[in-house]
This record gives sequence, structure tokens and C-alpha cells, in this order.
Amino acid sequence: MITKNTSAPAVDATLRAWGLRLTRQRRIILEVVHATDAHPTAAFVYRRVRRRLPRVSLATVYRNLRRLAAEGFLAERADPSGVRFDGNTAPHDHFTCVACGRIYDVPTRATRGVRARIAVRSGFEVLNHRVEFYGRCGACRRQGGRSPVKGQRRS
Amino acid sequence: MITKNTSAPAVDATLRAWGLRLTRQRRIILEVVHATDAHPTAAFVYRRVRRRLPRVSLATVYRNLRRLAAEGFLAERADPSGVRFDGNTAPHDHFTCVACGRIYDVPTRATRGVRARIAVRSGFEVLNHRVEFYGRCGACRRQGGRSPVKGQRRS
DNA sequence: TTTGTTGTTGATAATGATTACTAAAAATAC
DNA sequence: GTATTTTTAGTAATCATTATCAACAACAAA
Ligand SMILES: [Mn+2]
Ligand SMILES: [Mn+2]
Ligand SMILES: [Zn+2]
Ligand SMILES: [Zn+2]
Repeated sequence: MITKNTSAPAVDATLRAWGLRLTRQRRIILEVVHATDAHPTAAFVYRRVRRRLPRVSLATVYRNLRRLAAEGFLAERADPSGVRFDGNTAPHDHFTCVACGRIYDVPTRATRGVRARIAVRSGFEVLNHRVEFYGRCGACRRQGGRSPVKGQRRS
Repeated sequence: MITKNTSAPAVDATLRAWGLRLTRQRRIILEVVHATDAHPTAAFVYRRVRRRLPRVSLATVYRNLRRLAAEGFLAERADPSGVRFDGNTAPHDHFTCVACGRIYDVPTRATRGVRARIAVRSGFEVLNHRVEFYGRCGACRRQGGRSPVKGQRRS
């Protein structure tokens, strides 16, 4: 599934505003992450970027993913399957299928109010929160009752 | 902060029921995790266990943490700071202080109902869910307005 | 208790993911 | 254009975790 491609000029301007140079590799890395909703790993992004830049270095991919995440152009999340990147920087939750390993976006609407409810207790100042659901996606439920897979390949 | 020490005989019985032998190292590893609420890393557990078993191997600590987690004697969680273990196997959420890195338990009461709300949509069968809060704990708020630390040492 | 079987351990090598390093190349400023 | 500054590619190094395996310890049958 492909999401809308980020408009290059707009991204360029924002990158510049943050003092980031516009290198071919940086732009393509960002485009690759924005062009998928698969919550890709660094290795996945590397494979995709190499289609367009066969000589790109894995280190360059890591370097830029980390930096672009730090600057807010994409999101970085760690879960049991490792570190993944998300071009969708709007607030949303996730559903991970324990059978196929796919990670689906879930509108935050369902969990709105969670933060407010916790904020009042214990003197914690809550700046952010994350909700993760685990279960079986529609496709996997239809395909029969196989039990959850243990070793999920990281794509 | 120390939580109640697991009663050795009871644990012994349960371990046996699961076909796990009662080795000195296995029991002490479990005790160490149950004796702290710091959500320790494997390295932290290793250091603690060595106080009582100076010749224990790091591999033994990993092996048993993973197995004890798989059998349900403790919980394993992955987050941006890495893999951590939790002796508290009751359902509960977590608050991570972005200033000091400490992870606090949060009663699930505050987020009850979250799962039910999501279960109805998209054909997902929700088996489990996790809520993570991020912010500043009471201690860190008092200590002044330093901005969140980036590199948190893993204890 | 002795003995036999089988699971577990300690030591260390291997792996996989990520980061550090650095000379060369590219982007930007003048 | 030339000068200045960043970034890159390639690769070595690091870090967390897992695999391997001979020696050992737990358990149970005798
Ligand atoms: Mn997402
Ligand atoms: Mn906990
Ligand atoms: Zn699925
Ligand atoms: Zn704190």
C-alpha cells in the first residue's frame, strides 16, 4: 500500500529551514519512508533506496533516518521486532498482528482521553503517550487458526 | 525500592509444574527481578546476580530471563531504551520519565476500556494492548527545568 | 546412597544491528 | 569560478544477544 508522496519542494524548504542540506540520498530516504505504510526497518529502507541509488551506504541510511526522526520529519519507534520508522508523523496508535507481524495504523480517536485521565495522578507531567494493540488482523483470522508465530522476519 | 520477595517454596512449586529444574542460578535470577521495580535490563540483573553467584555467566542470565518470561514468571518489554524485564506480571501500564529515564508502574485503571473501544473496528481481534506514557516525574519537575536528556544510560 | 539420564551451566565464539571513523565527494557560500 | 562546510561511502569497531559444547548438577530410579 502506497501513501501519498511527499511534495518534494515543500520538504526541501522545511529541510533547509532546519539547516539540513539537500542531498540526493537524504531526500530519497525520506521519500522512501513516506511512500510506504509498512513501518519499515532501516534494512528495508536501505533496500528500497538502493533501487534508486545503488551505491548508497547503509551507514548513510541510518544516519539520515536518525536525523530526520530527530528533526521530526518521520517517527522512530522501538518494539519487540526492533526499530522501525514511520512516515506518518500525525498522532496515531498501532495494531500489531501477532500472526503475520504487520503493523497497522489505528486512529487515535479510540484512545483519546487516556492521557488526560492519567495526568492528574502522582505528580507526573505527561507530555506524550503511546498505545499499542496486539492481536490478529482480518486477513490472518480468515486464513485459519494457526497459533501466533514466534520468529517474525524483520522486513 | 524493594517489593515483596517472592516466597521461594511457592515459586519452586510453580517452576517444577512447568518442568523447569530448580537451579541455584534460575532461582536467584527470578528473585533479583522480583526484588526490584526498576524494570531492569539483562546487564543490571547480571550485576545483581553476581553478588550472590560470582561465577554466573551472562549467557545464563539471558537464557533464564528469556525462558522465565516465556513461561510467564516475569514480563519482557522492549522500548527505546532497549529490552527490560518486569517482575510485576499483573496488567499495568508504564510512565517513563524523559529526564531521568526511570520507568514507573501506572495502574491500568486509568486506561481501562481502551481495548474494548478498538476491538470493534477493522476486523482486528485484539488480544492484548499496552499503554506507555512519557513525561517528567515529580522528582525531576522539582529539580528544575532542564530539558529532556538524550543519551540515557541503561541500568 | 549410588547410578544413569537428562537438563543446565560457564566460557567463549559467532551473529546481527548499529555506530564510529575518515578520506573523498558534494553542497553551499562568497 | 574558488573557498568553506557537510555529507558520503566504505569499512572497522562496538554492543547486545545468541549459539555452541564440554563439564556439571538436578532429579529419579534402583
Ligand atoms: Mn504508523
Ligand atoms: Mn512494570
Ligand atoms: Zn496478520
Ligand atoms: Zn524523572
